[in-house]
Amino acid sequence: MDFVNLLKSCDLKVTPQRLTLLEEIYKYGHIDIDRLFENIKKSFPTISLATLYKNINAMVEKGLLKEVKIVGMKNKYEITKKEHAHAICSECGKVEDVYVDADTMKSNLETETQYYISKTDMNFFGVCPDCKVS
Amino acid sequence: MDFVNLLKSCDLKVTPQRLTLLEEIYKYGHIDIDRLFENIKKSFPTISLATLYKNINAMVEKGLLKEVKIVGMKNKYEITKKEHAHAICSECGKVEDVYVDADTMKSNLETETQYYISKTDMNFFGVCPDCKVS
DNA sequence: TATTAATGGAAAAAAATTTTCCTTTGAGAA
DNA sequence: TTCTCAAAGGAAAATTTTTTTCCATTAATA
Repeated sequence: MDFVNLLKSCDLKVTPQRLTLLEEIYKYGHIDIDRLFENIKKSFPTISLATLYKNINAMVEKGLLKEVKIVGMKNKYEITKKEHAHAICSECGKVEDVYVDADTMKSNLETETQYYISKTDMNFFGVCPDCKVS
Repeated sequence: MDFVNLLKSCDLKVTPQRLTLLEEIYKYGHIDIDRLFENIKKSFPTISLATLYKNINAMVEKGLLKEVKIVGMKNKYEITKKEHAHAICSECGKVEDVYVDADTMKSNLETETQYYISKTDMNFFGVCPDCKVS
């Protein structure tokens, strides 16, 4: 992943802290502020939570990151990619990207409600294959 | 709506504050803590935010209320009812309940991912009929 | 390499939520 | 109906979360 150019394309300066932040988010897929802070401190012991918040907010504003809100969890962040849904395991807490076809549902809804729908946000809660067996 | 028995069935004492809280949530459909606080203060000028939080948390725990998380908004609360999705107007901020058929999507997902899906959470963002015209 | 605007970091401030502690009240028992 | 007591309300304080401020540092470019 070319985070350097990702930042540049968003008019955000490329700093080591920001690169590490993006690498961590990328590595975890979805991560919350606290874990992000713990992990980045390994590389930058003096980084402050304020810096994290400032960076995350800037990146969310630029559309580089997305806030993922899941009932029962602290907000997580992910790198913006193709629209997708989330599968969340109620047992182990895992959050995974899943790709579903929402087009039919979307157009049905548009017909029924007269809304114009531009974006969806879908979470599926359940039990993942790993937790099902054990 | 019989909020008295709703509270009783959840082993929560029936108090005037709680009844007003439920009436307000019911009236608005979806409401956040701040507006709830403002509105309840009209009937109970001395009520404190702490009481609201305590009650809401208790009711969420009992399953009587549900937390509604929407990107870009403060958490809202709704009275638990049949599973449904939300249509959110990006122009006026309105949040509406909509009923979609998620069964096909759910079972496709189960087949593909081997998850067992028990619950879905779907938000559709767009422009409502009122905002489309103006 | 020099210049400048943006960033990082420490601390403080603000906002959001929870806890504590004591008084009051609702609900069942007598 | 009155009594009893656990639960709820309210004020204040404490915690937690997030944002702002201010200044030193650094990235980008000229």
